Amino acid sequence: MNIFKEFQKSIKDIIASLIEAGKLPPDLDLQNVTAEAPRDASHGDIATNAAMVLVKQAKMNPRDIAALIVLELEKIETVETVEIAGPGFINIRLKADFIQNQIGEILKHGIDYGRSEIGAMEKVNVEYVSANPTGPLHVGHCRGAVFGDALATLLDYAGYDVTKEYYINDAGGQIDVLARSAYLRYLEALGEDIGEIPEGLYPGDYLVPVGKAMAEKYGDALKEKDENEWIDDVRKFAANQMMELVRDDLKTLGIEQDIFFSETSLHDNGDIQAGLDALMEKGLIYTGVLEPPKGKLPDDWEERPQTLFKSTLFGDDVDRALKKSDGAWTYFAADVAYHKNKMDRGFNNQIDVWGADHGGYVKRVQSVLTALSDGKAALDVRLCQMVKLLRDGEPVKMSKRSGNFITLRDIVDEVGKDVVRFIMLTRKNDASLDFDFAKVTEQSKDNPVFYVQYGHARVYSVMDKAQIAFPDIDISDDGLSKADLSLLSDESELQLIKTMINWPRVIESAAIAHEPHRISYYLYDLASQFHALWNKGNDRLDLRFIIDDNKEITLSRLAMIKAFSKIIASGLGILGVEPLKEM
RNA sequence: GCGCUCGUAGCUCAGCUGGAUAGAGCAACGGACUUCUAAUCCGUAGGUCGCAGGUUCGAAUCCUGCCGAGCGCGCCA
Repeated sequence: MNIFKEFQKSIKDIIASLIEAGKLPPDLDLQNVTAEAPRDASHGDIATNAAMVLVKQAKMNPRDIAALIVLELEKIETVETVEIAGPGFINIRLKADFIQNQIGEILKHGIDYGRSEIGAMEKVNVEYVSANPTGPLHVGHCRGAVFGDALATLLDYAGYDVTKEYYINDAGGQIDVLARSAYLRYLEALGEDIGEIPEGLYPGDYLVPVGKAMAEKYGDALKEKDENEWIDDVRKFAANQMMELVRDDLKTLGIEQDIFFSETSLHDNGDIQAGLDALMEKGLIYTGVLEPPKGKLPDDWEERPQTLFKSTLFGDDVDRALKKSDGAWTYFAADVAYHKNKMDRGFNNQIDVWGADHGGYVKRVQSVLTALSDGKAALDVRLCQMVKLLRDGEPVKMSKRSGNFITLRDIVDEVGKDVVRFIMLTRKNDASLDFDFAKVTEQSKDNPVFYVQYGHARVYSVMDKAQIAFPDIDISDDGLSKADLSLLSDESELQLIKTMINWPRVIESAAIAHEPHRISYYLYDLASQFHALWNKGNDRLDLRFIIDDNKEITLSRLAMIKAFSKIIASGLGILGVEPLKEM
């Protein structure tokens, strides 16, 4: 239950009834009326800007409008006090018992407490990773993988019907390179001395087993043949092997996508031509010559007529080519078909997660979707910035030439899935991120992963101790929800509960903004409040969770921290991090 | 030259899509704690939100122009 949303609705209802009663003028636009938790706790629990938003429309003084609304708000059962403050804010303070009783709500719903229905089961497609199947995943893919996966889970939690998808670029020239590289390893597996891997081919060791597998499958059947005789088979074979590798890599991060969509299939079944036709029908295709790019001119520039899409009509800088000058399809043409395909599958809501170096590509793909759907379908592209790998503050050196770059698996093996996932989500996607192997595994307050997980584990350790102090108590969710919650009266306890009540709102805003990092920040904040409360118990014995001679108050506090653990667990669940019961 | 992303405390970053006196964590400074509920705690200081205009009751947030950083810029993928 999102109490802010409920109050927002109540406030709008109140305004509507005031209009009906003739106290406010008709036809007011209530769009911008909000109800949110004020930054400053002294401003109460919920604040609304209603009066200020209406000033201009109603042509009234904000405090007069506020006074009318306050009179009605005061009638609400759960409201303790209402006051007008500052330039016209209305600050609402809730009754303590209402806040305390939310603990019961949380325990009742458990890790589903924050679930929302704002998504209204609308279909959303989240496409992420989509790395070329030419080798194992490396650091660069890692962030997008975690981001996309967490975003998908978040949207699911917020009530969307989510499909997680991977686009396999198995059609381009890089697959030919892969095939040739694999063929070399095949010869090697047959006992030939292949020497140094030539420039321009993939040198990585990961192709050795592919060569062996080919040798097993084909024997020496491909050995004496010309490239054009084996390349189709080898391409397919090697790409499949690489996708297996990719899937395994993703599994180490706990990622399993629903659909793996092959670019080749678009070529094979005519979807690309269909995409072109669809754009043509809208009159958006023409044959023309593009202006040379400003600034540095490519050496081999010459004018060539191409099949172009009028993406400039949708805000792109230049029109984009769908066919190369030799008539072959561009990569973009496949992307037109792919996004059209997603649209045809009912996804008017599409999200692509890309590396920041693809930023220049965003507008043209969005243009396609806007054009084909007449604006009904939208594509949000989330660009993930670089991850800088560090070890004790020093950049980790990577040599790409040897093919021995740092892989996703290397990182997961060293620090573990949970750490990778959490840390990757401690920054906005469009800010670059430092990943320091030394810091992320540190067991201290400075390390957010540890701090949040420790909060969760701490609850379980308290539960164990409580069971020893009071062997007859029922510490199940159900049992604890029967505790006398009115005993949770200390200001810092109420503050913790208020932060917990914010959870549903955090979910919704993070989901709408497509920003899973907000979850990490919230969890850190919540955990630090919990730890602070715990620490208070050092000085003030009466604030400890377990009070040996007071079973009632112990039960109420156990209920509170159990509820806390539920929210941590559900938040970590969205991030894909294990909520540990002991550390 | 153009486009995209960004610019917030000494450092690393949040800032709930326009709200109130801009917040955390490191680092700095000042205290507390010596085994208690292991993996510290409390407090202080630190800011022209890159700069200059504009819109608004109200701007870190929106619009314009500069400055600076990263990425990209006809057929690669």
